Amino acid sequence: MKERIRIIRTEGKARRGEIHTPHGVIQTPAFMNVATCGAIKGAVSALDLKELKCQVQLCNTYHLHLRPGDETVKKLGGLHKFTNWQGPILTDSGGSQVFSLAKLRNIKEEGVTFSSHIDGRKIFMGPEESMRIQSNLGSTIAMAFDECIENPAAYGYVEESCARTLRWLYRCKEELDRLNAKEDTVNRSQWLWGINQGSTYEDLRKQHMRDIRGLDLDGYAIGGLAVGETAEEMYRIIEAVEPEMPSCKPRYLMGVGTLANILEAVARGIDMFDCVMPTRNARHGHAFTMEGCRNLMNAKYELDENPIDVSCGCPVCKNHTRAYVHHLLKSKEMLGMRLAVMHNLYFYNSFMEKIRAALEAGAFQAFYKETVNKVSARI
RNA sequence: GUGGGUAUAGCUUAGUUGGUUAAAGCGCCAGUUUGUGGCACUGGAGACCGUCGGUUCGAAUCCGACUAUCCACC
Repeated sequence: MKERIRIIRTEGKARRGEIHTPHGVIQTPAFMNVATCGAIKGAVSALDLKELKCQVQLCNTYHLHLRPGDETVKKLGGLHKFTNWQGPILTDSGGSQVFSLAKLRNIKEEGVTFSSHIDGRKIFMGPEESMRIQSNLGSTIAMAFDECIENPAAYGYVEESCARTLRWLYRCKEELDRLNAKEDTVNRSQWLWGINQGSTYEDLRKQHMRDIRGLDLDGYAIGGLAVGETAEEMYRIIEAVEPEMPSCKPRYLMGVGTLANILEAVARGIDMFDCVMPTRNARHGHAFTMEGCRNLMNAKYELDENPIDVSCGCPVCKNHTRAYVHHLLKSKEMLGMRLAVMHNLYFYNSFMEKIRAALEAGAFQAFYKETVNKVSARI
């Protein structure tokens, strides 16, 4: 089995590692910054990402396929050149979007037919299409095309869906191997990560993980969590699946999550995360701090001249007051969103940095205990 | 000065032939956001319906006067 993550140190199940990709090294545990359409929402450009301690960008296959079109991105030299971000990029397979955003979907063995959320036109996407699109985008890591099921789900349906997602995975691997061998492919060393499914059923989760680990992929994700089940159920499923995950591969918990979720998942052996929470919440005025989450729209910040987070070293906290960001958000100035998004991304990325430092020092448990309740509070 | 119109929540307005706690949007106050349809969603507070008098069992609604404001004309 080829090694795709170098583990530097462990504490219990928690891992401090390095993933060496063709586009650079990812220090783990890591948070991936969501740039759905090739840009982080909130007017944040690739030029800002280094300053925000961003390591990996996550772009969406579904959105970029619809607009500007993956063929267009390929003509422009792939996502790295197009967005001018030279670090690692992970593309989501479109599986989740097809199932959550697109209307009138119809799932068959070949793939899924659905209508575009932009203009309603009918689109077909299956494993081969998803791989072709991701290959055109030229991301560092391509995710397998899967079915993401909302919880709770009926056992029989989950069983059937897992079997289909597994058959789709074989087709993904075959198609990506073929594409990586082609001369005119944007990124000929594109990685493929598989996705574990099985809803909240431990036996289906474990069996599915055993099925996909045999393919010796470049990484493994746990999908279909944080989609309706409780946090406790999510932790239980991670605990059940983790022993079946190869230790020499990156482990990615898709779509998660809150700061507490991330701490709990790191403690259970997860290396990578992505979530819309720092960006979406910022657009609605919520800022994360080491004391808890603040709603900057609240009237109490009108005359507050403190930085968003007094202990934060981000460009926003170093230069602007809560009162100013409050005013910009209330006035719906674009800069308000931008500043809030920049702060939240820096906060998430530096939170991960703190987790890594704690792991290196053998002090993760202590960090967890002193942080988990504080950062979850609302203030 | 004459004729006509309009006065309902902070703002813009809806209120059917007079009939229970007067409605909506924006704004305000708060909450929710977990592999992101870019500014969303869910709540809440807030009006003695311009003033005074009359008709009526009952008036935002009908009548009168007054006040404010708009339009036209002199």
